[in-house]
Amino acid sequence: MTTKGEADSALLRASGIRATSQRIALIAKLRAHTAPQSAESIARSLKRSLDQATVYRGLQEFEKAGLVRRVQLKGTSLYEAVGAHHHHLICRSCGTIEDVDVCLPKSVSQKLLSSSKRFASVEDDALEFFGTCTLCNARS
Amino acid sequence: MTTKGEADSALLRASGIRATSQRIALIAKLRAHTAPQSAESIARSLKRSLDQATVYRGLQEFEKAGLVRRVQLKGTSLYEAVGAHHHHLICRSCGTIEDVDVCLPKSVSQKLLSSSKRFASVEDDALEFFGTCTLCNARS
DNA sequence: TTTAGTGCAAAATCTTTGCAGGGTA
DNA sequence: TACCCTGCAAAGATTTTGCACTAAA
Repeated sequence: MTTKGEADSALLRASGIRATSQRIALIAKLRAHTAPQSAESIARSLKRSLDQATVYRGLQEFEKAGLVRRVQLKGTSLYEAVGAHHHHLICRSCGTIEDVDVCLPKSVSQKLLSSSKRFASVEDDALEFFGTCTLCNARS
Repeated sequence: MTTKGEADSALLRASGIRATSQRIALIAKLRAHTAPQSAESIARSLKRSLDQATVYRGLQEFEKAGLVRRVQLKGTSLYEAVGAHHHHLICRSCGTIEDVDVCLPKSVSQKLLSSSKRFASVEDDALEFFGTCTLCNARS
């Protein structure tokens, strides 16, 4: 996995973040899964190499640098590597999260800005859908 | 404010919740503001009459009953009385939240369901927009 | 060498829970 | 009266911070 590690390390440096072994492990972990992960599960799975505080500090750095996006669901923060802009579909019963790539029509945010008196610009949007997954649907 | 208190109390009873003075104060507080409020600020402003645990328990009850909606932003949960379905526009700089009433086109959630293999139904959606308010824009 | 990142431990938040007493239906 | 709700206090969970030390640039 040397090549992969080097790619991650280059990514970090390109964002002005020092490529320490801890941060490389962290960004690798984030990029290895498409689903958002909790700080706690990341810290747990990397416990050998990373302190909990290091995980939180790293996630904050990454978020500021735009490498990682923070999603708030189920009472905690979940983090995911930033790739293509996408949204989430969450099962209300079991919490499963699926990435979805539907996009908001541009007309929506344009309409939004013209109807707001107090905002100068709209830069981003977060959209989550809540529903029931097929497994939970079958169980009930 | 007797009439108002009675309206709130009727609302609670209609939802199968006992109309105690604490819960009436709580729902009144929620309905008095359109912007989402934190449990902490509610507890603080009602400190004379409500314990913190009571606030949290009440908010959970209300949420279960569909009277209140929980929004997760800025690391904590915010609560707002359920009125017309709407979304939020949040200033990245100062955190101001404005309600917006743009709606997702139906086509979006339809497209969503047909593209997902693992979900049986989609019942709700939460949409937040992030941008910069005019005040913060002027300051920078 | 200089500056930023790390681990450890403690603290600060935010939220939930157990229990005994009090109010509502 | 029976049951639910409340306050108080303590526990849990999540996230942040201080500080001395280590490693990257």
